[in-house]
This record gives sequence, C-alpha cells and structure tokens, in this order.
Amino acid sequence: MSPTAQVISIGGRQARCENCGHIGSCMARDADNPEASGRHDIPVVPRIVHRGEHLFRAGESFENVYVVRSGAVKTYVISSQGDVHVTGFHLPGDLVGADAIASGQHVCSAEALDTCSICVLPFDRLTALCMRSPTVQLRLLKHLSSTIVRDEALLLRLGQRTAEQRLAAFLLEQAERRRVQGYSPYEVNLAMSRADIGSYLALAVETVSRILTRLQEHDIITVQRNRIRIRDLAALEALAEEAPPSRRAAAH
Amino acid sequence: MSPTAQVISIGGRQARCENCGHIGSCMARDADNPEASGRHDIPVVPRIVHRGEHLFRAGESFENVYVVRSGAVKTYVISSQGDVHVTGFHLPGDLVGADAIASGQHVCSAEALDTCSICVLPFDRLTALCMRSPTVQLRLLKHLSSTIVRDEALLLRLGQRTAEQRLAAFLLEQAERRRVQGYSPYEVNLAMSRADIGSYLALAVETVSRILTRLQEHDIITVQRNRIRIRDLAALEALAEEAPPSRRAAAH
DNA sequence: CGATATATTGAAGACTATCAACTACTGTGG
DNA sequence: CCACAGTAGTTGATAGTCTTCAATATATCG
Repeated sequence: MSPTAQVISIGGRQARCENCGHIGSCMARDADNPEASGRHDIPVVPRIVHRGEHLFRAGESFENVYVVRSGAVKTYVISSQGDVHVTGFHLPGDLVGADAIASGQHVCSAEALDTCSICVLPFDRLTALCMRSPTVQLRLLKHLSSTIVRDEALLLRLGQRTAEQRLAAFLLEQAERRRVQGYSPYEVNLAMSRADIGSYLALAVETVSRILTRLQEHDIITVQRNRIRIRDLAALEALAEEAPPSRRAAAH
Repeated sequence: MSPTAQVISIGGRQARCENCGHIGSCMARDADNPEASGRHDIPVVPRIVHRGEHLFRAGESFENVYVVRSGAVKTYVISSQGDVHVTGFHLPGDLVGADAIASGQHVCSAEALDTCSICVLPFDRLTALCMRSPTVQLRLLKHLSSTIVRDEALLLRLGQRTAEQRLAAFLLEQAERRRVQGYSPYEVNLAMSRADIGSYLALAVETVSRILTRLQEHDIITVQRNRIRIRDLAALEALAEEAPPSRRAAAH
C-alpha cells in the first residue's frame, strides 16, 4: 500500500489528512506513533454530503462509523408508531453511528443539516487498528463513553427541567461548542430547524418559538431566524442552572 | 501467576468463575480462546455489596468498571442544583461505570438496591486484554454501544410518551429482563422504590403510584408492594405501544 | 410495638401541548 | 425581476396532563 493511498483527495483541497484540524483525535491514524503510521492507518474516505442527505438510515447494516469533519449532522430515531425524535446534533470532530455496534444494525438515522465533509471509517478496520494502537483504542472508548455522558445529561434535563431551562441549556451548549471550535461563543448559528430543536428537547415547535421570543423580550438573546446572539450570558446561565421545581430526592 | 490467583473465592461459593452464568459474555477472560486463557485473563475480584452501599460515587477517580453478577444496582446523577436523577437499573450481566472512561472520573454514582455480587475489573487490565483479544474488545464495545441505545430509547420515551405509556413500557422492560434471566415474565419483583422509578421515568412519585393503581383497576396488573403480576400482557403492550399525542415530524 | 420511611389518595394549579390563524422567508418559474 | 407556492416560524386561545401540596395509610426496622 503506497502512502498516498491513505489520503483520498476530493475536490483537491482540505481532504488531505494533513490539513484536517482533528488529526490529534483522529481514529484513522495513530498520530502519537508516527513510525507505525503507514502500516496501521485506515484508508480514509472523505465524503461530501449535502443538506438533507443521509449518512445512513436506521435498519441498515452496520459497516462504518462516521466522523464529522465539517458541517453539522443530526441523528434521529423513529419509534414503532412513526414519530420522529432527534437524538443529537453532531459537529466537527464528533463520531456518529457507533450505537450500531451492539446490534450490527443502525438504530438511528443520520442526516446532514448542511453541506458536510465526513470521514468514513470501516468498523472492522477500526477495531483492527485498536488492537495495535492503545491510543486509538482509548480514543474510540472515550468517544463512546462521552456519548453516554451526553445522553444522560440530556435525560436529566428532559426529566427535570422546564422548557425554558432546557432551551437555555441548549443555547449554552451550542455557544460552548462554538467557543471550542474557535468562534465567538456569543454568535450562534443554528444549523437545525425549530422542529429539530423541539424534537431534541421534547418540546412542541410552538413552545420553542415562544421561549425564544420571550428570551429576546428580556434582552437575553437576539433572534434573527437561525442567527442567535447571546446578549446576557450570565442571565442565560442563571436560567439554565435554576433549581428545578423541587423534586424530592430518592435517598436511603 | 498461578491459575488459582485468577479466581478469588468469597464465602467459598458461587464466586468461582466456573460457576458464573455470564462466562459466555465475561470480559475478564476470553472464553473463546481457551489456550490463551490464563495468560491474558484479568484477576477477577468479586465483591459483595449490600443494599444502600455504593460501588462508586460521582467525582471519584475512574479505576474500575463493574459487572453485576447478581442483585440489582441503580445509577444516578446529581445535578449542580442537587436534584437526583436515576439513569438506569442494572441487573446481572450488566456493565456499570464505563461512562467514566471519557473524563477519568465517575459521572454517576452506583448504589446497590439489594445484596449484590459484583465483579470489579481494573480498567487498565481490561484495555490491555482488549489489545490481545478481539472477542473481549468487541464485547466491551458492544456493552458501551448498547448503553447508548438504551439511553436513547429512554430519551424517546421520556420525550414523547405519556406517564402511562412510560410506566407500561417500564414494566414490560422489567418483565423482559426477568424472562431473559429464565424467570417467569409475569411475576416482576421491583428492586427499586417508587421514587426511583419516578426519577428514572421523570415522573412524580405520586404519578407512579396513581398509574399503578389505575392499571390494577383495569385488571392489567396486580400490585402488591414491590411485587407486580402482569395479568394482561397484551393490554400492557397496547398501552406502551399506543401512538403518542401526534407529534409533527421534522423532515425535509 | 413504636418510629420512620414508603406508598397511596385527593384537590388545586401550573406548564406545555394542541388547534388555528397568520406572517415571513425561500426558491422557483414565468 | 416579480409573483407565486410552499415551507418554516410566530402568535393567540384553550384544554389536558402531570405536578404540587396535603393528608392518610401501610410497611419496615430498631
């Protein structure tokens, strides 16, 4: 296998791993172990996915996991009754599709919210690499683990928080992700629709809309379609952190 | 390391791996690879934990993952405001504590609901074993993956189901687990309190109680404290599967 | 057997969903 | 370039579900 076979160029720019901002956490190559590199690395196949297109759909057989390199992806599940529930929004650096490991079939569907660049990692190659690279193994385990943590944090919010608290926490989460990516945390561009947000937070679309309006009336945020400006971070944090309507604890 | 060093006996009975019902899915030894066994296996330290005692608490540094061998364990998180939320109930065969992989600190606490036998697996030993045994590696990944699936299924239910539907689904889940363990699925012994159930399903204790009563009045179940008998499985399933109050889908 | 925790039941009120109407954007085609 | 259609978002009124508070009953443990 020649070295260049590991880097497949699409459109001639940015598709090279060398230019990728996530190489430090990449699971396709063991950056900490350069001399082993080239033997153990997985041929990465970056793929451009357009808004509305799917990475995979629930029920499809599990072959690959996907890493978002740029753009935004939503994952959702469909219950036996046909109702849709968004389970997450995934930004650059995120791993998508690993929940299929257990059953060998994708349990959720993944759809691009805008134009995305996606690294497709064949799962068998990834596990093989894990066998040789403790670094990559730990990265994979940490990814799975943090998905669990995120899901459980969401469970906590859905269960014990009012609509306003949930939405405030959601906006802060978006802002934080912007910050991590090096952008201003006060300017959030929502790639998803109100319906998606509502589904994710278990709220009706109308409720999402109403609360955004209310937050704007209180001068906490400015809403312009999908462009949110956070004007009073402290107030937003206060809303999100507010004590929930007194739930008696289950203790021994 | 002598072979017997891998089996630490507690109380002289049932602590030997040979008697363990979960050896086929055990992560401490590679049962599919007997000749490698003895070299790669992890010394298992079974531990007896009594009702109310903790396996670990949120914030503690992450050293081990835990496998429930017998008994029942609940995991819960505490928000910054101090409110408690139960994130799961764990029965024999379940892996607990892996959500700490990401941060190196436990994010939830795990408390025994009754007397439990727990296998303590040092995480560094486990990852080392994973490097050598694809079988064990896949088991670990599948465990993490199925935790994600479970959490997301719960998210779906919390978000889009009424209290009655959630509780019906919960009872069916308990029954199913009984069945898998070889017991009658119609006789469910709830190891957890109403408060725990309420916290898990994001319902007030009173609501849980009321709905159990209602189900009993409809001759669907019989409630005797923590002993639930399912009298009309079909009706219970119908309740759980019932279409949610029409949520408009978010589609392109 | 008494004390405390757990569970049940009732009444009132809050939050959010639902239904309905309307507005604003997006993109397409004439 | 503008008009139109269709989608997405907003706003208002009403109703339902579940929480909260309060009181009582039942179980558990010392």
